[in-house]
Amino acid sequence: MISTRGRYAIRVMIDLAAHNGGCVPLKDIAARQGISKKYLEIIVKDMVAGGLLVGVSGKGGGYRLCRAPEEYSVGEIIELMEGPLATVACLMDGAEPCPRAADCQTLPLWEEYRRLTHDFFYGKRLSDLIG
Amino acid sequence: MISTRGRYAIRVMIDLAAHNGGCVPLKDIAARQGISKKYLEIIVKDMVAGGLLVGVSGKGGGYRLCRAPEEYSVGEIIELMEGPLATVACLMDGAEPCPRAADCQTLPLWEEYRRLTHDFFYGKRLSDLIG
DNA sequence: CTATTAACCTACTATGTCAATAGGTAATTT
DNA sequence: AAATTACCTATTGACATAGTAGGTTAATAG
Repeated sequence: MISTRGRYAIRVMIDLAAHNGGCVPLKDIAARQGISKKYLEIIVKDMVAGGLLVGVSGKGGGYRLCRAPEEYSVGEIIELMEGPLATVACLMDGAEPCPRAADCQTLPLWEEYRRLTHDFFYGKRLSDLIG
Repeated sequence: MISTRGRYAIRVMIDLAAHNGGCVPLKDIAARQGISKKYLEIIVKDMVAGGLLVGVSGKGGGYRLCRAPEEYSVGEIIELMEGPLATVACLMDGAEPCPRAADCQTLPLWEEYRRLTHDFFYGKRLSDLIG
């Protein structure tokens, strides 16, 4: 289940995309979206660290996209905020390989589902969510 | 992300399907699958309550499927154990409708993903996981 | 009838995540 | 200098996850 971190992040991206290129203060985004500004700060901080946005301090500052909306996939936003799009623990990157993997009868199911999910979200672009 | 409740439940179902129709004690399933028997008890209890299995007490007892493997969809097993296959809170049954739903620009994305997930898991049958 | 097997039941716990809140500091512009 | 805004650390309450512990009931084999 996708949590508020990922969902709010996408809404911030859409909000920024609507104000094309300009700096938008978080206060305005929070008000428009009806989300706690303090909570958004945490989320947006990670978005900056992850290279989705840039932040500009001081009067007239705010946040803005650093690419065109077509250049963002929804999948990369979700994975940055929520971690890998893995449906089960044994498919996580860096997880210790399950000793039963070789003859696990459920693993192919989870792999197929992961592929489906991955393709779905990486196929969607931020620009697809606008208008 | 699908938790052990759903994953273990599916493994129990597969294990039972392999021992066709006969009663299988939980102890044996736990040993074969390498899962704590005590923890499985909790899971299996809900599976009985949800109509996936029947339990037979006493010597020679155990659990068995109450339908043919083709008659179980993976989706119903998962939804019984994990709750509705909803990707976001605002799509849960019984959730108070979001006041922003009417012009939410992300809702169609979540609905499409839910449909994809639902169709995938309800299209899979228990019998598809065997062999 | 008794011992054994196995399901069934209630309760508890450690750990972690989620969704925030609180209060401050640093940077930039007017 | 004042105002605005991003940026930072820490804490909290509620809840879910993945179990553990110990007991009771039901049914069968000998």
